[in-house]
Amino acid sequence: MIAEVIVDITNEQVDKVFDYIARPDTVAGERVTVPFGPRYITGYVLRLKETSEYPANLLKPLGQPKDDYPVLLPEFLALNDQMRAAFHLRNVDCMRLFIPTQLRNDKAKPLYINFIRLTEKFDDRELLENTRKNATKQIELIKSLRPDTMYAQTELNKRFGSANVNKLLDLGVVERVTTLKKRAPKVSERQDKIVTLTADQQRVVDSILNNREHEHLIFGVTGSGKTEVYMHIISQVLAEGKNAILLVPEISLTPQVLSTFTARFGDSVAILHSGLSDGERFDEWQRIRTGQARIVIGARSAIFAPIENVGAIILDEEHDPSYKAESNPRYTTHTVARMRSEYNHCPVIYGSATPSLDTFYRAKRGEVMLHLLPNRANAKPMPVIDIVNMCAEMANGNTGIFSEKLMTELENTVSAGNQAMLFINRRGFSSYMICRECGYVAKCEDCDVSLVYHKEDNQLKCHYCNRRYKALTNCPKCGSSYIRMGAMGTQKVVEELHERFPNVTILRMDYDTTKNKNSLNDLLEKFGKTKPCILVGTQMIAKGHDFPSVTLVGIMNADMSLHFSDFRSAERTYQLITQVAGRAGRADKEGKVILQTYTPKHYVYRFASNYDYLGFYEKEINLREVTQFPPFSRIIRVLITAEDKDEARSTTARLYSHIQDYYIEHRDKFLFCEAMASPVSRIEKKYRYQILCRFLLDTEPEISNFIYDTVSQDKHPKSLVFVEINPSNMS
DNA sequence: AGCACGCCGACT
DNA sequence: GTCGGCGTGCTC
Repeated sequence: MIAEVIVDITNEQVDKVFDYIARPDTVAGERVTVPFGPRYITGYVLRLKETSEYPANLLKPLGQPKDDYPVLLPEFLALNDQMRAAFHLRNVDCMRLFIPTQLRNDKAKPLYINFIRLTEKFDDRELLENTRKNATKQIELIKSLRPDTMYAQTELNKRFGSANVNKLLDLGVVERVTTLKKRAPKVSERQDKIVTLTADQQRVVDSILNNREHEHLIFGVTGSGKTEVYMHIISQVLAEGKNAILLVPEISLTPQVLSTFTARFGDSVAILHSGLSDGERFDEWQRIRTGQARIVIGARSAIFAPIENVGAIILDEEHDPSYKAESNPRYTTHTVARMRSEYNHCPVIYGSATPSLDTFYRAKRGEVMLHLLPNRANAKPMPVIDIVNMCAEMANGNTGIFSEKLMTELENTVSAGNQAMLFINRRGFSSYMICRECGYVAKCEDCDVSLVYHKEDNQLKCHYCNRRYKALTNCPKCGSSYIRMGAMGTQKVVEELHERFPNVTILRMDYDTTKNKNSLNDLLEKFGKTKPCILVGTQMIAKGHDFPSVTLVGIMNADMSLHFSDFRSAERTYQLITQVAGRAGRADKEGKVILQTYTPKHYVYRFASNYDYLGFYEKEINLREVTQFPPFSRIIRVLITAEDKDEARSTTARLYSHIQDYYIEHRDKFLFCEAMASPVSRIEKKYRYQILCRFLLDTEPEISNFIYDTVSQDKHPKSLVFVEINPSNMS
């Protein structure tokens, strides 16, 4: 027998199948040592076959397997082929997505962990005899321990000091139990609180369970109880002996969300997210692989959970950009989910209050079944969104960053002892030019995207066609000279708030203040306890967190993401507003939203303030169709980076000349094709150039295949070249 | 990715 | 004369 092997080396030249003489016990999916040239390396057995094309006398024998089980499920061997075709990935990159790094690095040793518990004979008398009266920490420690309960020693060491723990061990008050490391015993008791579904929810559950071989979109307003629907579907699937995968955006993996699921499903839940250490991740991976865990909850990469017999795959907050892997290996989670669902004959379920245009468009075309949850479970109305025209504020002499209205509402909120959140849009920090008098924003005449100001050459540029314009000194619409760059940071807002509310706690939450692993949770905890309080933050405050005392949400600069030069900017802005607004007035208190903008008449605000997704969708999809942007076309970006400027330029020129030959021959199929410097021309010492193409879908996949082939055939040793499809981050 | 093979400069 | 620089090319 011959074994087809993928070698664990990241290089274009060895990204192919190598044939080896199989051992009699070789199985597909095993990780194996193979002789490769003059040395031994790791490989993965893709499949077995009878004969090889390769000269028999040159074939080498397969080495020993590295594990006592095949690390790749049969499903993943199939998925490898599909993903390679769909995303042009290399074999190795797929393999590395499928198995935890811990395994790859051969660091997957079983880990032992020490637990501490009270000894059986222990009673209070002994405590008094054996510990000194002033050993307060030790007494405190003993008092905190309940009988017949195990506590992780590292935890106790942290809380009471290892010296005290050791002392009690010596005294025989407590004893140490060493176990093979599994997850720390879960605290949550399983409480099968069966929630009765509303008629709407029940209808959705039934419809999905009756149409298993379909994709489904649950379009439900904020608070309509999508989670409850997910849980019922998962329960049913589990009862049938199948397993389930639930994906959520990284930021939504808060303890709150997790406890909801562990409370319902107990130990059969496994969690995969970036906060886990390699060791923890590996443990969870093993629990899933061995069938101890039957529900996988995790961020994007959890779609690769090693679980068989999948009965449902759910993508919550389907519109979230984090479902698209933007750095190599690049893939779209929706597509992978679809591949896995086809293999398992199970439904894929997308859920969102603001579905992505792509998914809703597919639903409208009947490719995805659409389910509506139009009512909030608690029957409370959504908070009122008040649009404040910042140009009018200007005209009235208020040149600050807070409108009169927002100040008044902030004062009311604070004096009522409630909380406020101020949302600052960080995107679009690469500034656009805006007229503060009339709200005019410079746009490209050819592309319908906002121009971006480039300080270095004092020009406005279109990031889609590279057309250049002179920087504005006066507004072409109203003649005003109040032209400025849009940019506002959390720090500035916090400073001004401190001046105006010297006695109120003001917290700041952005990338800088949440860099550390625990600082995010600390901040949230502090905010939860402090009243009154104002929380100023970026994207992060928009999602997931429930704070019942928040009665006011301010959106400081809604325009920022709107004028970002991205064809999805309106879509993003709509989603963001809806999400942020959902933070106001969760429990028994009425909420209010103040939205500050320089372009109050923009259709995004009109639809968002009425929570009219359907209206927004119709408007936006028409625009995309007329302007021929996705989903009616495809954009491909080839990004070329190199430390040496000439190197980057020459690689770009070489690639572009190949693509241009094709372009000239097939000009009718292209909407656009040009090479240019990247919007951010230098990142981390590397110069960046790009080739942008846009073309209609009926030419697919020829054009994208041609571009992928061109890039992989060209030798560009000192440049890095990436191909991106419909990129959303164009920096 | 590694490692060998291979063809030109300064060293005991 | 040889040690060693890293360009080029191959790995079932």
